[in-house]
Amino acid sequence: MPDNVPDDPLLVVLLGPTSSAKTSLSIAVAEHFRGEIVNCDSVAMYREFEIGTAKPTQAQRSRAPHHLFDFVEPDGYITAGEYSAGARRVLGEIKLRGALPIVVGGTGLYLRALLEGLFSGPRRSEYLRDKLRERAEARGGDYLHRVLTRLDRTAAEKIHANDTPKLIRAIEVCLTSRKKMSELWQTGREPLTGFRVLRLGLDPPRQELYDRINRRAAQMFDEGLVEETRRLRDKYGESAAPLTALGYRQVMRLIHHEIDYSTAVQATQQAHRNYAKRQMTWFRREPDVVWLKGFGDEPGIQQEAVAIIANAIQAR
RNA sequence: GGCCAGGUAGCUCAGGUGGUAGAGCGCAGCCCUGAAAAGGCUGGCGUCGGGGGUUCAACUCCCUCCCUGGCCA
Repeated sequence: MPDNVPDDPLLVVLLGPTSSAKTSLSIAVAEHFRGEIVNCDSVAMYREFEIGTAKPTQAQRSRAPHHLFDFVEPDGYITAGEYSAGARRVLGEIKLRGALPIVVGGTGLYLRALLEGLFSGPRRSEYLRDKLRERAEARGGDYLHRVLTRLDRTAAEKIHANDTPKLIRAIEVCLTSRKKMSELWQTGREPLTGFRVLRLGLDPPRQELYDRINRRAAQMFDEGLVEETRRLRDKYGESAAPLTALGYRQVMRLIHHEIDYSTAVQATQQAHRNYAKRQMTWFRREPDVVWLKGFGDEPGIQQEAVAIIANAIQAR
């Protein structure tokens, strides 16, 4: 954890599961404190993916400066490391302007990369990844895990044999850096400095959250999620990264005639609910979160948030 | 009304020469160091449709009733 100097300006982090109305709260807070919003939802960073990402509307964006939305090409990709570097740069600029930075989002890994940093490992290698995936396909089962055990037993013990993406990353790190990943972990992280961090978390009642998720996911279909997906698929190809994201992935199955329309809607609702649950698990172990037991668009919750932030600003 | 199929976990379904049951999904908890809206791990859950009979023992065999679907009248 960064030791924040009392004189450092405040950084507000708004976290919570999908559909907890983080956007609404972020704008209320930004208007109240002359804040600037910094996105921390991975898929909202991609251009042209609109309906399925629930980005802030133009009307909402006109009420406060918004950063790190729509800056990745639809057929490109962003990683946690790149996000962390980009967000730190933006935070520095906001600091110079004397505004209140408000990081808003639900992508736990990106948030951790921003606040606590990552270990200094190598970038990803598409070539190596393709090759590893290919071999894993051919040699089956625990091939990747066996490879990692040979390269780095300590890391292999921490990663389950079925967890393919993490195994691939670990092997990639070992091979391209010529060091063990578990040794690189020892080198530590580089946490964000120069801010006093205040984490506010939204934690609405589970069932109400699920109800909202169900409604919002269905609404995305009403608003043309299928058409948007089809257009992006035609324009950028099936391998565009966000086509595997919530909603888009299910619509792709619909487009491929693997499932029908109502199944696609239900599967999307389900995927969002599962995601919300995983987010809560992640955020529960985030340090020093002040939890707000409701949705971010409730006046009472917004007042509570404003009071907590005002208090934190005073407390320097 | 007759014939057939079926009634087993919240849902979809598997199973058993008689020894009180499983899988996927859901749900819950958890993990996470550059694809993370990804990926993975763990765990509850059952009067096996009701009643009766046979048996040391019935979810399994027999009788009966109820319910659902299909076909025939």
